[in-house]
Amino acid sequence: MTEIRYTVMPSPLGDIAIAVSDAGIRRLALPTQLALRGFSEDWQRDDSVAADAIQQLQEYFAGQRKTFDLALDMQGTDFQKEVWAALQTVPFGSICTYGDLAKQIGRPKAVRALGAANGRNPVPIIVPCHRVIGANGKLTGYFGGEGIKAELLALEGVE
Amino acid sequence: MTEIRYTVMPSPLGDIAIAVSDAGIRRLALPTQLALRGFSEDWQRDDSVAADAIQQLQEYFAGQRKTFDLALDMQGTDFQKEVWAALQTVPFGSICTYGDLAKQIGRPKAVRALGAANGRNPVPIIVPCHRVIGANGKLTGYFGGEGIKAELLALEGVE
DNA sequence: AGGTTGATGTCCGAAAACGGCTAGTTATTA
DNA sequence: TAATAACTAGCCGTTTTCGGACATCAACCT
Repeated sequence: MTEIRYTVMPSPLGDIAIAVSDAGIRRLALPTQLALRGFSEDWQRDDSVAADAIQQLQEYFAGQRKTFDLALDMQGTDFQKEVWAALQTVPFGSICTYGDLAKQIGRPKAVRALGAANGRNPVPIIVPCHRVIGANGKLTGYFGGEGIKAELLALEGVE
Repeated sequence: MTEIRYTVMPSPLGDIAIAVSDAGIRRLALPTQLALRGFSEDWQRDDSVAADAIQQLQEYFAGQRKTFDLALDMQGTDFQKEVWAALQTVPFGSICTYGDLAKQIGRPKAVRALGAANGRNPVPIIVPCHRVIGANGKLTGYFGGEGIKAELLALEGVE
């Protein structure tokens, strides 16, 4: 078990917290989640950490970056990892539906399960769960609040 | 999480395995349990380890030692730790019932729970769960087999 | 004597509930 | 009439809940 450290960075959306292990980014918390799950409980703050992630996120918010190149260390079940991997194939500025992704991982009927896995994405923004919307065109939810989901999509030029 | 290493020693009962962490003895497996739980899965063999425990056990089996003086690192719930601590107050050569111990830890009615906790003792012999028997005088069980429980008690001079 | 019952902490398996869904059917509107 | 909204019933991985089974024993009944 490696030590987990985290730091906090400002952003247009508010303060964002980033937690890392030896292997990579373990979790990223949006403003609305800051006080939740783990942060400042077992984990300790260390602002010397995740400098590359902060850099890339700043570029992303400035509109100067479309893809991330960072080591991730996401924890989850096999199914969740599969879903999160599929998420990373959705490119900047484009969107897809939960059903599309379900087909992509070869389980066209596991749509709701996929939605649940999506909602547990431990590293939002970098793993772009905000690019998945309902088949009817509605956003349908985001743990950071739908407002933030909309802001992210607007930033990427999606209407 | 500290690395776990284990070694194996011969005894009159058969081969005994001892696993240790930085903090002390984590687990001791009797012959019947050797292949079980954890041994040789995540843990790795290292025969340079637990020399003091081996020494003391040899003296015990030779009838030359009545108490152990070793660092233990037993993992369990609060209740279990309480039970295991109580176990260590039962001296060599004497026995008590499950009910006696339940009273001793201040929960006279948690007799079955105590039995279950007893059965999960990760360091038998050194923590003398074999000295606890049923109120009716029967041995009532031992994870290493009742035969071994009987042998241990015989070694300690209990009839 | 022999059988039944209740109290207790933990584990384990089974079953049920719960989602960031969807496609299909019916009701409601202009 | 045609677009929209409001229900419905399947779908499936995960989480939560629940019910036994245990290294027991005293008290109470037959």
